[in-house]
Amino acid sequence: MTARRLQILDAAAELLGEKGYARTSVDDIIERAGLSGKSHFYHYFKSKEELGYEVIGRQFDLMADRGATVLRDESLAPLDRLAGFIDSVVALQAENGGKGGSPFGTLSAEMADKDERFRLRIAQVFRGWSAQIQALLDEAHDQLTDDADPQRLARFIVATLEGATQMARLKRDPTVLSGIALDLKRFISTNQRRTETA
Amino acid sequence: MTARRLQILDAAAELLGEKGYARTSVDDIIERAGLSGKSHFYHYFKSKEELGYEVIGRQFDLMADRGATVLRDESLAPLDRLAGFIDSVVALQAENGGKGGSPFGTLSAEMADKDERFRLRIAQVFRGWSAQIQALLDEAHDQLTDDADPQRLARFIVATLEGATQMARLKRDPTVLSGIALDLKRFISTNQRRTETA
DNA sequence: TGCTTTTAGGACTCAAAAGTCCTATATTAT
DNA sequence: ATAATATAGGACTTTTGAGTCCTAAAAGCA
Repeated sequence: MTARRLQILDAAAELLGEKGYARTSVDDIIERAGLSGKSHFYHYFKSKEELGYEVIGRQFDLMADRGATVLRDESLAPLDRLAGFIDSVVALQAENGGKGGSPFGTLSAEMADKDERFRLRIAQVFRGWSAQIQALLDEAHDQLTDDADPQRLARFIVATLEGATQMARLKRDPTVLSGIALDLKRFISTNQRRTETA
Repeated sequence: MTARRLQILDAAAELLGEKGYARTSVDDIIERAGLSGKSHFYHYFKSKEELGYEVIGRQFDLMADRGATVLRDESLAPLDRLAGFIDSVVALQAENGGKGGSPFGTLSAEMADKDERFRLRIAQVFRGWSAQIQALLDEAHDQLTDDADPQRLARFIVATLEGATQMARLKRDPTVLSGIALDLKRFISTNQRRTETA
């Protein structure tokens, strides 16, 4: 029923990740999705903009799922989960070989200014990640130093990962990302109090 | 002689910062720059692409200057200069009220995939910043712990600032940036050895 | 003053890309 | 079987935006 719709959504997600929103034409999407005739596309989506909006939403769910899997793995201690999450971001980037990366980084920067609706949606994604990380840090509260503010720290982690992803794309060098991830984990550990460990 | 040219360049820098490259038309630039007639524009620039390339170059010089002023202020200790630099990035963002921000964040994400030439230019800008910070960290080498790798650290700082700037834009909330800047400075201080201070 | 070059402007061409119309083939239900 | 509906496709219209052509007014120079 909606198989074709999903096909279009997938094709669009790929293309938007590769080339960005503005430089991806509806015809490109149609070709990649393997359908011909533009009205066919417009049968499923009201407009290109509507499609973009949906792609972002889906990407959000995808990334959130991916994050949640690691961040809520009850078998690990909170801070180990966080380290695992950071590693998974590095791995994801490496998978895509830098090119494309998370279809998120590019999109967010490009579309946020285009439309208030887009901006809010993207901000919501960021908020979702920060919130998950923050919850985790709250959970690990007694293992953290007193001056470690979970909300601020969570934002810091998200911002650093985002910036690092973008930098890695730009340099076409995945080792950049892993280097930054290393320092990020080091930073987190400096917010741990020594006492509890021993 | 080139007054008009500069006028166009300035107008373009503004617009590209606000709306990005793809969504800024040559006509927009012409209007903002206060000239009429497209050929007039093409008298000064070979193409829109050429203009974009120049704007990036100029923005680089601008940011580099701004950075260099703080980062090479001999009257301050290296690590204090670094803190000052971070503060100046926060201040710059606050000035522009989030909107627009450095015309750099948006541009880099959008244009990097457009053209290899753009990508390299932008990567060069990032490299420039990292290099300046790295030089500073090298200078402060004896005040740093042994496991602090200047190059890696410099990249970390640049990536975090870039990610933070983007996040602040997205949330339209400058306090996000200052919070992250605070943690960033805290992080840097954890790479300082205690001994020298006393 | 007359000649050349720079600066300026309007009207146009051309290409790309968003979106519509109208027709055809499956699919399903009665 | 047939009417109704979902799926598919091609050809068209319209808009937008990059880039060109051709003319006019200043500004320097002889």
